[in-house]
Amino acid sequence: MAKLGIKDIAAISGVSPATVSRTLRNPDIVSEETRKKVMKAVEEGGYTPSRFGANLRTQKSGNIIVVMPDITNQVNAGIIRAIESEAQKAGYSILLGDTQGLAEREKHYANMAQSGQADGVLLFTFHMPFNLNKALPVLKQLPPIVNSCESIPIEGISKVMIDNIAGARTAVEHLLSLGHKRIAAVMGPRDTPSTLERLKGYETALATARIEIDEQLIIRGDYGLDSGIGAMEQLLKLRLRPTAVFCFSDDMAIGAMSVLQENGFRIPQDISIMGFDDIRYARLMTPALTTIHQPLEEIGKACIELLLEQLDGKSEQARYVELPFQLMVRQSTGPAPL
Amino acid sequence: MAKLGIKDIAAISGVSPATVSRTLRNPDIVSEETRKKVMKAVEEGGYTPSRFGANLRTQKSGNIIVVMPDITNQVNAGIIRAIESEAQKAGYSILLGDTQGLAEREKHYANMAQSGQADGVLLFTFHMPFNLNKALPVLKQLPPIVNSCESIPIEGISKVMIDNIAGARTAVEHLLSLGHKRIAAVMGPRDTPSTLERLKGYETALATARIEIDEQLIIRGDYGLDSGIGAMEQLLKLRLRPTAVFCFSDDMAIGAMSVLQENGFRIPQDISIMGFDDIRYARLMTPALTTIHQPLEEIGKACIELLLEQLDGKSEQARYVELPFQLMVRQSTGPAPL
DNA sequence: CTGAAAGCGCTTACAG
DNA sequence: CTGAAAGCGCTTACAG
Repeated sequence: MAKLGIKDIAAISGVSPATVSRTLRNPDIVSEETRKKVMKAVEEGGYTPSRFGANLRTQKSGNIIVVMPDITNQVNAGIIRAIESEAQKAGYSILLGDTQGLAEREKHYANMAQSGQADGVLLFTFHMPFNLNKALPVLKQLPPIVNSCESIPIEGISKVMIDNIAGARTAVEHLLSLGHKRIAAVMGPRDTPSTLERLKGYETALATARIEIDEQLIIRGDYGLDSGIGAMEQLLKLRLRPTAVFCFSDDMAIGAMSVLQENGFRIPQDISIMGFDDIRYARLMTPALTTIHQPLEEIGKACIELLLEQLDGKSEQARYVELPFQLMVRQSTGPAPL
Repeated sequence: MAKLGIKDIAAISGVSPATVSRTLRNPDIVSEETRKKVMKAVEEGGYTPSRFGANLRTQKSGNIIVVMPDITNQVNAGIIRAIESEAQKAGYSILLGDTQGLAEREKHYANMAQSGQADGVLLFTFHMPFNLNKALPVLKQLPPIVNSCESIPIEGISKVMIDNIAGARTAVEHLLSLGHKRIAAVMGPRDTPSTLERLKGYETALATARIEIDEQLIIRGDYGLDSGIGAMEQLLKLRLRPTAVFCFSDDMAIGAMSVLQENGFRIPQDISIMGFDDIRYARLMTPALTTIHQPLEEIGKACIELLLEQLDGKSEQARYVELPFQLMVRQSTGPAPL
């Protein structure tokens, strides 16, 4: 027996296909008697409406594409989980777009909004994957879209962010308050807005404390564990070592901690370590990692909220949502050694 | 200017819509001259074919739904990343189905294969979300589907697994070889096949070593960090403590380690800790975590491979792929204390 | 409250 | 190598 279509259900229940459709999508406008007849046929026949027909007719896929550089990291995984959960409540499904750092993949995923594969885009990367005509307003040229985590340098796009500058500044001020003067920074990937912002926070905090920037103490990383390892090894080779290291991600901080412990340094007595993100493993490190907490679930929720507004046609203009970070003081930071 | 359709491109380039379609999907069967004309119109018009029309016509969505209990954990995240990457190469997109442990969500996602939202299903949960008629062959009643990680207790479904029994047995044998006799087990979620299999491996190893099972040393967990904490706290209260703890996941092992270190126990001198999974953080713990490595990328690749075979109609019967685990001996396990 | 009809945008078997 | 035509399975404006 072949799969049943709406016509079959219509025939079985003695109504028109239109009425079957109404019963399923808009039961209130159908008489109770009709509804019962139709639902009986639907259930007995095990009928599931095909999305192909509905999608073509309504010009909606019911999908949202999430474009991320790497779903494997705890920050992105936490955000996407919240996104998926919220999207589902609103009847949308999530398409995974892991770019693995490739621009071509970014374009590919963004294109899904052109082909109708997705109704909206959640962009966690900082390149603009759509061609914009500068003469026209940005909003009119884009599909429903929300940008988060890495800020695209374009006005007129809805964004969900935390204040990275203030977050990094808070981190460094915490270290300063403990008496540290030689504070290293382990940065994220070159040119990413989040890294540049956190670097700015670092520099601002030092400048305010009238401490000169020492370029040797600023190491390039990529937010990953291994780059934290490499950065710490590099810092340990310095004749004048830092007394504290501010890593722009928890993963790098965890990598840095492992190097220190392997080499017999005590944290925080010899060197303090500070992270950024507050992934779930941070508080379970020994010593527990001091870090800046990012509200992953709230970020995910806010992304969907802003996107749904656009999908529902309720938003006239771009919205900017800033979510609060939080300093989590734990055991990996302590007073500067004398 | 409204979005262009295939008819517009046909009109602009002076051919029929059929020829435009051929040029885009099957350029070889079109003359070079025609191809050039059409491609010019396509590029200048910025034409992207609508998936709505194509999907309805071909009865394919080009999507695969991945049903997982929690994408936030490192094991699942690693697998899904490989899946997405491989799927993309084959022209498929991934729909995220995070069940958050809810059976209703499982059904919801599985249903996507009925509605055409997805062409195939990758199932990482152990409930059968489709109704089966026992009189008919299993394969005929299911959409293209591959089951992995948690084995559904049904014959006739393609699966990608590791040998959990042997993996756990290997873990416990490693501890036995270090002289441990009081070996605790921290299990995963109740009733999950992976937990039952690993428990069996634990029991088999002990039985072979003629060590009696002590029920007090078997603690229920849920694979998560916090349950590792709770389990370790419980074990520490025992009058006769274990000298080694085999956690059925690295996350639980990490939780257990943090409890031990907080309470002044030395790992492995006082108590050895063993994990399962080999997530990326395992080797960076201090001490580095001894564990059983799961080949996440290979699991993801194998899942897509088996599913593609079904999608391409090349598979006559269910296939079973078993991938090798690997014992990673690191510093969290050592000789049993005297 | 319900039905008949049109149409969403493609692809492909058929014919030439 | 190309075109005309049919049709994939729905939804909805229109009419009654």
